[in-house]
Amino acid sequence: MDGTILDSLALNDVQREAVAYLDGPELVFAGAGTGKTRVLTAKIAYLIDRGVYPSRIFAATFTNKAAREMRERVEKFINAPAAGLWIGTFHSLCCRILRREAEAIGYTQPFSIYDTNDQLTVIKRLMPAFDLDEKATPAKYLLSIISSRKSACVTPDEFEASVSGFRDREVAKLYRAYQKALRDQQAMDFDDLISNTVYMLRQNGEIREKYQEMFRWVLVDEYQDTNRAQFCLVHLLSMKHKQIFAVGDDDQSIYGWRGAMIENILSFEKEFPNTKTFKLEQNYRSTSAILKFANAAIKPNKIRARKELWTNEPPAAPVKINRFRDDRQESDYVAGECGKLIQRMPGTDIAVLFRTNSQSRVFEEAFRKRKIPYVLVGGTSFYERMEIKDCMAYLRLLVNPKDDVSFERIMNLPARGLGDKAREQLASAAKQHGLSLLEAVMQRYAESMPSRAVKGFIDLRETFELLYRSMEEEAPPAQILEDMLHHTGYMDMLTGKAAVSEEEAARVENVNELMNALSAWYEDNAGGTLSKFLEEVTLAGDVDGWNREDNAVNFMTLHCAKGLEFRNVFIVGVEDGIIPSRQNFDDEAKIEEERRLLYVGCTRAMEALECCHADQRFRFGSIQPSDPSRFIDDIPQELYTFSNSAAFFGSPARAAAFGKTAGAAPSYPPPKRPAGASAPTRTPAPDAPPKRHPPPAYDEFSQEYEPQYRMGQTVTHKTYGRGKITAISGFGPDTKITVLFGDGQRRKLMAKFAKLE
DNA sequence: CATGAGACACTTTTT
DNA sequence: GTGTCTCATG
Repeated sequence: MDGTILDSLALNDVQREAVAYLDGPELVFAGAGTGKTRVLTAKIAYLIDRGVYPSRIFAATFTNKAAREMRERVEKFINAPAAGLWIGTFHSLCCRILRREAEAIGYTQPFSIYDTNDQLTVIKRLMPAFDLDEKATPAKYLLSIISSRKSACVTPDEFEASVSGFRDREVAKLYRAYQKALRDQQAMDFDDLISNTVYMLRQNGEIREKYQEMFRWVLVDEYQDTNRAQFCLVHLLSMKHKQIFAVGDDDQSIYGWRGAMIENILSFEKEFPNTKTFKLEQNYRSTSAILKFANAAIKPNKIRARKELWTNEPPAAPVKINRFRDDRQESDYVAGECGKLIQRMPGTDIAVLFRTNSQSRVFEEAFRKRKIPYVLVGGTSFYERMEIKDCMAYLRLLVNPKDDVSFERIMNLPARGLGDKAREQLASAAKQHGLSLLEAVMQRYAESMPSRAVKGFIDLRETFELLYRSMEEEAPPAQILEDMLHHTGYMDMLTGKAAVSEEEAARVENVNELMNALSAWYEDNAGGTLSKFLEEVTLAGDVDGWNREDNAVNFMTLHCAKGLEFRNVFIVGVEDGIIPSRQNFDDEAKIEEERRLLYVGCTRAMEALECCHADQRFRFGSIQPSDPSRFIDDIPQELYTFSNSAAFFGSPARAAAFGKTAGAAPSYPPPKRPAGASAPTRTPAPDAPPKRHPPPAYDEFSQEYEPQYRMGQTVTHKTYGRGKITAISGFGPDTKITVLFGDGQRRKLMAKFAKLE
């Protein structure tokens, strides 16, 4: 009986042992590609099969995507819906607990969740009162201190007690004021979701008892990325049954900058007595050439548990390191290679990984030029667009009238004649009566003021009265949003302009899309509330909306790529100052994290891996010289082949500088280091497929939508006249071009509508 | 008070 | 090159 489900899970020996172990705390070191997710999901399935109620299992991940995938896989294993299973991100699970117990910690039911922007708004408002000047101490910097304290579960009092300098004490006071402001506004930021749960469990014995009893099993994914607060949480929750199961890989800890403590995984055995530890070291993902390269890349790190991945796979193609003259040539090369690759495999199997989002730009241009489809994962997401945030602010305010941040955002949107002065007057009236800004408006405290703004405040109040009525009648959320857009005149504001620019057209489209998303969500989530929708949207990461598109190459940051795999991977910009980032030069621990980041990138590759670097690149608005990453120095040369394109396509002057002519590239590593004789290989790829016709679907596409624009081109628009193209973004039907017209106006246009000549 | 132009600073990664 | 903030103008 016992063995049946274990047999059906297709596990190797170590995996199987790890899944079947049930006698207390358990830590599984699971290297990249060793079946970490499989073990975690198998464990859950096994527990359920053994009779543990799904509702008594608490399984925390770091992304919604991982949680969703895991749930699906569990359900497949047990062949039934895992109803009641507590699986989700730390943030969403804590949110769920806090929503249930809100009163216990003095929050009324629907609290708002503040994202980073909201946090900054709050801090900027508070700063003047503490004599903090944005120029001397940027709000961003203050927020980072506060956030790091919060993610370590250090209260304002504890923080103040621990610092000595005058400025630090001011920061501590600001931290306290910030927490009070959030509370007044019935809001929590991301850090609060975790830390407030911890504080609540610590302080309230009854609630603690309840959840400790309830969660017989606590499982944690990516344990190496947990911060102090998350550690405290799972420690508390598992204290009663002592059945905690953590999987992770210290070599993939890449979130130290937001509080993750690699020590958590390295000291797990100390924190949880009688821990049984397993190590998964057989890699099923990559060829042995890739794995050896990755192992060598991570080896110099000192802070790590000892392990070495191995594989039964043959070496296959060697890893390549490519040197280029500049970022243009780098992107051109990658685009060309991807062009060849997508003729024999779907674009989804290919990824271009970079350290910073800003690196994507050149690649977008290169791919567009060659008409190779791509998807950019991450970047500015739909919900970060201005018009969407405006709509969301209205909705948030309807759910939580104390949400002053949202109020300030929409107070004068569309223009109601309410400016800074009106806001200040309102704020003091609200303060006097102990009300939030919206509450003060609704109770007409703003209407007796001797001010021109009164009209605006009346308008605002009437708008919200109407919306509240819709709420009471339990109109579907999409309807409420539509009412809002109509009553406030927000939609008119978007469409009403005399000359509707294409940018504004896109905004209208986005707002409509939000409405669709809202009603679709409402259909999928019977009985869902507006507040729940807002929560899901706020807690969704940018990978979450990503669907692999059949024929598009994936662009993403190295951070985004964690947990994913691709047959072909290009890591670009492997240069000092990028990987490792210049900002981390001074700190060895941070350098190690950068090295892990490179390691994460390398271990995404299944069949082929290429790392690229360029001698110079366009950064910071100018061309800057760049050296290959120091991490490359650590990798023995026999583990890769080197190709130097800088010398082949470089200027004659540059070629002369290396004392070489085309065909005989300089030795590698390049001049700054002692020459190690290597035999550079050109990138010919004898195994490359014969060139076939270009991807057909895309050609049609481009003919229809993309009449070949290039930077600097002079174009003529029906109404705006002649102008020069200054920027191109997007792709295919989404192509947008920015044109500087004769009247000095810069306009962003959708290429498919613009009809330019 | 709204609007626009221009200065300004900032680019590391994100739940 | 880009988004944000400030200041002058209507």
